[in-house]
Amino acid sequence: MTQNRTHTCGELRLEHVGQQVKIVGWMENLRVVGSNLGFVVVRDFYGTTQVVAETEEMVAAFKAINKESTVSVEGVVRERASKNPKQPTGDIEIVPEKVEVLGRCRYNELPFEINRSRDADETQRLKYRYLDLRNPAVKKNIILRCNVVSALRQAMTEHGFLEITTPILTASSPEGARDYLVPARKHPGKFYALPQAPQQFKQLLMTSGFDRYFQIAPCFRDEDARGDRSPGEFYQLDMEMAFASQEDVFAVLEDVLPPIFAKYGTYDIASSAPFKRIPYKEAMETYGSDKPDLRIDLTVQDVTELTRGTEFPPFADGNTVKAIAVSGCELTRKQIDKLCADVEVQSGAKPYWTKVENGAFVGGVAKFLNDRAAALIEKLGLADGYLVGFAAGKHDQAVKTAGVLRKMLGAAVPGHMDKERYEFCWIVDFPMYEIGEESGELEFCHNPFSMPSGGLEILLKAERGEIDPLTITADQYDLVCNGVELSSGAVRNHDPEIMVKAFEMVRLGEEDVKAKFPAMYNAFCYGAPPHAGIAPGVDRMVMLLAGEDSIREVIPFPMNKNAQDIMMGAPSEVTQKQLDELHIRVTAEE
RNA sequence: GGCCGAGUGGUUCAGUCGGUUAGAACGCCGGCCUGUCACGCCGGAGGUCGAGGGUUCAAGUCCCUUCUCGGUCGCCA
Repeated sequence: MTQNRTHTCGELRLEHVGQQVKIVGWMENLRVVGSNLGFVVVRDFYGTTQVVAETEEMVAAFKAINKESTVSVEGVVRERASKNPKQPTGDIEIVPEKVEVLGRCRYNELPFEINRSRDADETQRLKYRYLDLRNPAVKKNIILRCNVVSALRQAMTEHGFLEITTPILTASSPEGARDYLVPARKHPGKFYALPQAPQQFKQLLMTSGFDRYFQIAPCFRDEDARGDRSPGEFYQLDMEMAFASQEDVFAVLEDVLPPIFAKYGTYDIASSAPFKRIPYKEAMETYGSDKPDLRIDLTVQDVTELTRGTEFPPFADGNTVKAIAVSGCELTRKQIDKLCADVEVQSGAKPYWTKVENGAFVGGVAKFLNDRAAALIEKLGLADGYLVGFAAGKHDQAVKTAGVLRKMLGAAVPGHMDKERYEFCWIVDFPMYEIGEESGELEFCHNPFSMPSGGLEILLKAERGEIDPLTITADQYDLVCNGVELSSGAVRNHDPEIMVKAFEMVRLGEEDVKAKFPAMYNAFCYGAPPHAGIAPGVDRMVMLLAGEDSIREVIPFPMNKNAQDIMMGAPSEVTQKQLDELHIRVTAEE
């Protein structure tokens, strides 16, 4: 077959007029305007080109081809009699001499129309993802992803990082998310696990003397999906630096990310270095979230003292009450109720509100508050036209509700959110320990790899009872952009002595450290460099850059919410022979 | 696992208080059309209303059960 093209469907212009050309692509559309006039749109990766059929035979020939068949068209480029300024190739068309079907589309009806696939049912889209991806509007996110990954690689390499791949088949790790397990044929009853992250490997690389490591790393976690969290697998820009501090890690990402966000993002403004640093505790109190959207200018204030003694049960003693003051609010009663209902869905608790008119509260919970209007107005800096949102309940719930309320109000009330930008911040000083909800005892708050701020000394102080272990923070940090948690990272605990001590705080010991992280613990006993790292989520970054709300829009072949690949039929049953070889017996009931 | 929403021709949706033959747009098929570009005009085919049960003279519509999908919470060191 002679399908070598001379040009792509996106490149022909007036300058090519008169040339003999050959294009190949998918027959996107046929517009028949008369018995011997018709217009064919041929689409390839690069664009579309119009082919004009001017004879009865040619019109009939195209009518016989189902749309979305692949074709080759040979002919001469001509200036159009009526140009289309909306299309890059709208000045020209091809007068075909030879048309060949390269791959016949056997169906004259498709599961959805290619150019409107984004409106189709998502299950249909995922089942026919190869058709969905023909839609340029869908394809563009995958191209964006490719460009972003390429730019990240280049930037990391320029910063002296080596890309090193780490094993996909590894050992199950005792902490964190559920592992995906792979049965080991040669070792009956034993399993590999797919890595939740290359965490231990990258720390071992540091111990081996690689100074700066990175990897676009596939990570596997068997946890439930979310709009911004793909089930099963995802990618991280995983990085680690030896002899490095928190500031060294910050400096690299503050240098690498903003130019890429500004260049490839929906918005062309990104925070410049240094990003704002917000202690965890302050973030929770001021924004009601450890991933605040800094594009919103609203803040949360504590009004527990001022609302004490009201008749309103949610403001009762023992509860915390948070308030958010929003100027210039013209939302209707109905809109406010809708917003409050949305907040309740996301936060699990109902928010309350009132408005300020003529120096007094009107509407919502106004009647419970007007006996202390003056104090609240002063504290919150209120004036006429303000809406005040309240979140009340046990401290953590009130904080969380306030955080969701802040986000919703910022988006809903004009003038409080400068949307067209990427606003980064670091959340720092995470607590090292917390009281476990189930155990009621001290537990690691995040991960046990992090270095406690103050090192061995602070742990010894806590052990001697001189300080509350709950006040110990870790050299751990999150990178947040526009309310999306992009990444967690930390200065690692590279000292076996401090590691054991950190574990002793939660009633574990050296044996536990050895048992849980044998390679890392042993390696650190041979002289490890202080090191720090981070791992921003690639899928989430691309999602932010593409301006998408669903992570599935930036993944070439996404799974559905239930971790199924509808197109491939995964997961699937396997043959008894396979199971026998793996020494596996399935006990699941039908 | 909890809560919320959705499921109606190939696709996206409408369907009132339960009441006649379940509508529309796009797509598909046929016809007309010599400059279309979301082409236009005329005609046509295409539906177990997710499944099962119930209430009723009568169910797409009301009730119960169940399945599927999405959102959200739990979960995600």
